[in-house]
Amino acid sequence: MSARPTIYDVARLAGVSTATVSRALNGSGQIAPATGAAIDAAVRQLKYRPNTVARSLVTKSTQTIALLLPDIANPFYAALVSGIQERALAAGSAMLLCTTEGDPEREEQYLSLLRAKQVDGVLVDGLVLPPERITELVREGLPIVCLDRDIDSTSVPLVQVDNRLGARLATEHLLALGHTRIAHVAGAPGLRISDERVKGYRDALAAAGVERDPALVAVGGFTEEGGYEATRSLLGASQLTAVFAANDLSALGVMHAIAESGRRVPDDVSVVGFDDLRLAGHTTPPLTTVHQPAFEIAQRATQLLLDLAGGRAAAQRLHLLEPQLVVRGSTCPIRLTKIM
Amino acid sequence: MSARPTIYDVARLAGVSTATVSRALNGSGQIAPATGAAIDAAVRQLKYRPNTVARSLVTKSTQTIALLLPDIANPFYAALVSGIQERALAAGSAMLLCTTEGDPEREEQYLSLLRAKQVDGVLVDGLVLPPERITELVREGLPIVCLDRDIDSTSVPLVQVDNRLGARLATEHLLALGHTRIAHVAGAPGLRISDERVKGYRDALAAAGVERDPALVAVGGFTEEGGYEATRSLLGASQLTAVFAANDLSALGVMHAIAESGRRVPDDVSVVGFDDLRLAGHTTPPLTTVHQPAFEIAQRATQLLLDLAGGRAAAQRLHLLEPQLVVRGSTCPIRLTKIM
DNA sequence: CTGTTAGCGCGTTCAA
DNA sequence: TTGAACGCGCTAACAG
Repeated sequence: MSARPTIYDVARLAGVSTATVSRALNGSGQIAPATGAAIDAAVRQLKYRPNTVARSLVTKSTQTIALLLPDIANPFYAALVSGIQERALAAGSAMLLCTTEGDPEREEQYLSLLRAKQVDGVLVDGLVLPPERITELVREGLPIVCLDRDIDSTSVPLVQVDNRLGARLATEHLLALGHTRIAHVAGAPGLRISDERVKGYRDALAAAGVERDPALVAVGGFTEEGGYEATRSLLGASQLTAVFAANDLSALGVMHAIAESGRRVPDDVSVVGFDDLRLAGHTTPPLTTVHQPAFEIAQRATQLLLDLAGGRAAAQRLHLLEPQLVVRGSTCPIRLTKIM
Repeated sequence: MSARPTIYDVARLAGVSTATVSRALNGSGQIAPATGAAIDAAVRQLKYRPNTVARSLVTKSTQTIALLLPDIANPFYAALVSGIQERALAAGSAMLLCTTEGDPEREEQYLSLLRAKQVDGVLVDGLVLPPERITELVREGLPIVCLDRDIDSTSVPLVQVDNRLGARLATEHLLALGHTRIAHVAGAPGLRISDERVKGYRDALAAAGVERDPALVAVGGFTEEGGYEATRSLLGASQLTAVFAANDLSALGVMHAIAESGRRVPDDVSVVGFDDLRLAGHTTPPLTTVHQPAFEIAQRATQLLLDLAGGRAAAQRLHLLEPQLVVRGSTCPIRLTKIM
């Protein structure tokens, strides 16, 4: 077994000291062209790659960040990854993925592991740990940036879409189509992004002078199953002609429940989602929804984290990005709708 | 700024040497109960956490593995993560996620980064780099395990579902329902898992004595879009009453195309998918599909990798897990089908 | 059962 | 422009 070459091997082959090799490799200090070439040749001949572990031990930077979230099988969370990787890779960093299943113990376990691993920072989404705990970690010097679902901590930068505006756009779209019996399948009460979307929904109704009916709101928990159940109860109790679901996943459940009840989307009931997951364009019918700029959110958050890790403080704490309505086939004018 | 405590601080506070602290922390060697308690107290008081970077430098193990694949937004890939994390975390390891977008340069870039980072091993799925390149890396001492989509390298253990059997189960299900005009929306020609599924489809037809019709097979590329396009061409050219799609994603496209043509699923056309993604249970109608034990595949592959990294060679190269048919609402007997 | 002594592979002074 | 020496924080012999 040939052990991997070290900087010492390169130095000896090039006839210089390890300090010179180190400087040449990192571009620090001036190197004579001739020695530079010799080092280059030695590196190539030996196929030398610096050991980043040893480097980290002295530089105090591991060139590694972490993404901590409940579940990567949730398509929205997954959509964040490519933006993160793009930015991280550009900075020479890799990303540790830590999924917690929403279990606070797993969160603690990972956070502890991440600290031991000396990660440069961590991106968090959908944390369940109390905000004070996070603040504590920040005080201890761990750079943290929150994206998408926020937490109640002013010590952590936050990057997310303008949820309230997005919900308003969705609802206004339905109103513009002539709907007034518009139901909302909400996320999870108490969750900030969920409450913001409810507010946006109400904003739009109020602005249009449409009376708000509590019987038109049910909780879907952001899941297919929840959206399905919520809609079943809604269909029985109210005369709805449209549904605004808090996210695309629950919109799937909504559409399923509607179809099962013998109604058709959008002929009998229009449906709008939120997120604009990739699959939203491939449901039957394709889903009208509110686009979240997931890639940009992820990029921005990653850049913020990298800056923080580099000692550059964030200029502002809150970064709100713009949502955008995407009209597809799951909504249509009320005139075409049969009132049931 | 209080620097994080080191093993030296703990040793001094506990009145022992760093070697003793190290032994106590790692459970190596015998420690007197009294000293153990003193060390424990010191650790707690200082909130000491070993620096794994320094540890790695000497142990040659980073307690880190990597998952290298094209795109985590693909739900099937995402489904692999939890099984990996479960096993890795149990072994005290974290997982680096490396997404390549199917770009060979990105694959090389990541592989190089991973080597520099001294990861203990890497799990690969959907690689596009030539098998020889992988074999080379293995020879250089990098533990690699392949899961799901395989590569042509006998030097790499492989864990996947029995694709041929799965496809056969799907097709047999349709045959049992009385269908004979069964189309297949294939994956990507040349891709092993895709070809295996085509074989399974043919196996079933042959066993049932149903003549094979080339006009009933089209390429869907494993995507929603591809499944949609393939089905549109299929609907024009053949008298099909059922479609077996190579995966659930393309099955979404299949269902969309069918609905768009004015036909109904399953009344006019039955549809079967492959993978059993979470969303398969929430389409309209819910999708009959072939379940892949993704969690087990991931677990098995991770265990194999960890073993390999620990110097324990894999007993066998190929690990085929059993698929299982899951019948939902997208298939029904031909007697209920209107021949069009 | 415990302490002393060496490194692991690198970046970084400080002189030269 | 270069080299010698040191240390990052830890584990691993080897004595005792």
